[in-house]
Amino acid sequence: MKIRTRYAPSPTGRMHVGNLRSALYEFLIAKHDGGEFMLRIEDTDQERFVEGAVDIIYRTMAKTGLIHDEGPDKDGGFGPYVQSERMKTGIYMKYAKELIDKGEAYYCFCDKERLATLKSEVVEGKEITVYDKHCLGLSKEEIDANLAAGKPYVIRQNNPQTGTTTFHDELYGDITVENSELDDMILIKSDGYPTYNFANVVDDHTMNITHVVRGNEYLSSSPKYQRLYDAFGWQSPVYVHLPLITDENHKKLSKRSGHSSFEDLLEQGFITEAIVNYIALLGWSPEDNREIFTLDELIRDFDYHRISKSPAVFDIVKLRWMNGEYIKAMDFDAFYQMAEPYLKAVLTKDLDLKKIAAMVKTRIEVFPDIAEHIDFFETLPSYDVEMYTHKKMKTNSETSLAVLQDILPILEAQEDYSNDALYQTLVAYVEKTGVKNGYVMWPIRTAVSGKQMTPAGATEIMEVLGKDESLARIRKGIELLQNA
RNA sequence: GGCUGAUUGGUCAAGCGGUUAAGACGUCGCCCUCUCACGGCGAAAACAGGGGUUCGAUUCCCCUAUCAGCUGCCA
Repeated sequence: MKIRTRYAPSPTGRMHVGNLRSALYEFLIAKHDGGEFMLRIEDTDQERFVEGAVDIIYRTMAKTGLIHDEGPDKDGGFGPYVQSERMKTGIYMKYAKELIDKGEAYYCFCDKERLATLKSEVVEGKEITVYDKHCLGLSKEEIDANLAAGKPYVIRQNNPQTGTTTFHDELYGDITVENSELDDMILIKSDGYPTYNFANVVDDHTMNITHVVRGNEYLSSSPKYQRLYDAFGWQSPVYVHLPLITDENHKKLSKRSGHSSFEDLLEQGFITEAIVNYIALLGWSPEDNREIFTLDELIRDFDYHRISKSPAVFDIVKLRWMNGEYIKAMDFDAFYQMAEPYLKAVLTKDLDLKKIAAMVKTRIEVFPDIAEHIDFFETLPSYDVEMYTHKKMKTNSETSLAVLQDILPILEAQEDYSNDALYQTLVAYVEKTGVKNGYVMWPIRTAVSGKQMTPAGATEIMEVLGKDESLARIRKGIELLQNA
C-alpha cells in the first residue's frame, strides 16, 4: 500500500522553520515511497484564525516545492482540504454521535462556572483541571430535555479510569500510559466545531492517511487519539513523532523567538533551497556525510527511520554557511539577477556591476552582505594613514608615500586600465625594484579603496574605477601621507 | 505538581557491546594570495552522574539530575 501523509497546519500566522520542517518530512516520507502528500488546513479554531495565513502557507509550499497531490478543485489545480469546509457535510458530528452510541463519548452541559470549581492546583500560573465525568451520569431523559431546551453542550470522550493504553511510534517505540491519566477531552465544542483532537483523527482516517507525522508535542496526547481509533474500530496509522526545533535558548520556536519564519529568512537574504536543505538536516541525517541536497536528492535518500529523537537547536550561523555554499554554486547569471538590487542600492555611478558582482560572489553568505563589501566603489571613505602600515607587507607611511609617488607617473602614462595590463605593469615594476608584491600593492589598494579589506586586489579595483578616478584617489593618498 | 519524552564537543550529528568516539558549522593556527574571502592542511573541543547486566559498556536495564513537551471548548 502506498504511503499517504499530510501536512495539517492551523492558519495562525507565518510558518516558522518547525512547521516547514514538519511539512518537508511529511512530503519526503510520502515521496520517497512514491506515495501521496496532502495539505489540510485545520481551521476549527475560529478565534485564532488569522486572515491571510492560508495564503502564506500556500505560498510557502509552492516556493519550497512541497506540492500536494490531491484536494478539491481550485484554479485548475488542487486546493487544500479545509476542515471548516468539511464540517459543512456534518462529518464530525456524525462520527461523534457514533461514539456516543457506543458509549465512548457523551454530552456534557457543564458551564464555565462549574468547570472552574474543578480547578485543583496552580502550577507556574497554570490551573489544572480534570473533568469529573459529572455529565456521564445524566439520564437519557435529562439529556433529551437539555438538548430540546437548546442548552449549550460539548461532546467529550469517555475514557476508562482503569487499565492502560499503549500506542506505537516508529521512532519512540511503545508508549504506555495509565488510563486514569487520560482526561475526557472535548471532541465537539459548543460552537459545533470539532477540536483538533477529534477532527484530526476523523480526517486522517477518512482521508486514508497511512503515516501520521507530526511534532513531538503530540506525543503525550497520542494515547487519547489511539483510544479514539480503537473506539471506532479503525486501524491506527503509523505514527512518526518529530523532535522539536528550539531556539538558541533551547525553547520551543515561537513567533517571537527571533525571525525564524520562512518568509523572515527570505527577507534576510536566504535562498529557498538552502533553507530547505538546512532544515532537512535538523533532526535527520543521511547514511553518508553529505550535507548539500536538492529536494530530489532528499526524496531519494530520505529514510524516516534515521530521524533523531532529541530536540535540535536552530543555528542561523550554520544556515548562513550553507547559504554561502549555495551562492558559490550558483551560475553567475542567476546570481547576478538576485544580487543586482543589492548592488544598485549602494552604487549609483556608472560602474561595471557584473565585475563587482563577480568579486563579491565568493565572499558573502547572504545577499545583504554585499553592501559592506562594495560601498567604497561609490565614494572613497575617509581613512587614517595608519592603514598604510602593514607588518607582513613591510609597509608604513613613508614607504607607501615613496611607492605611490614613484608609481604615479607610470600609472598616468598607462593607457590600458584593464586588470591584466595593470597587473603586468605593476609586477614589472616590482621585479625591477626587487621588492615584494605586497610592498607595492598594499599602498595602491589602500589608496584606491580606503579600506583594509576589499573584495578584490588593487588592479581589479582600478579596472572598475577607471583611470581618472583611480589616479584621483592615488593623488589623494599621496596628499594624505604628505600631511601626516 | 502529575504524565511523557530526551540527554555524544558551543551547535548539527555518526555510532546501534569491543572504534585512536566520524564528519559538518563555529573557534584557533599554518599554507595559498595584489588585502580579505575562497580553497588546502592542521589543532583545541563530547559520551550528564551513580548503580547494575556483561569478559567488556557511549551503546542494554534501573535510579538521580537537567532540559523539553503536554496537562485549554489551541493546535
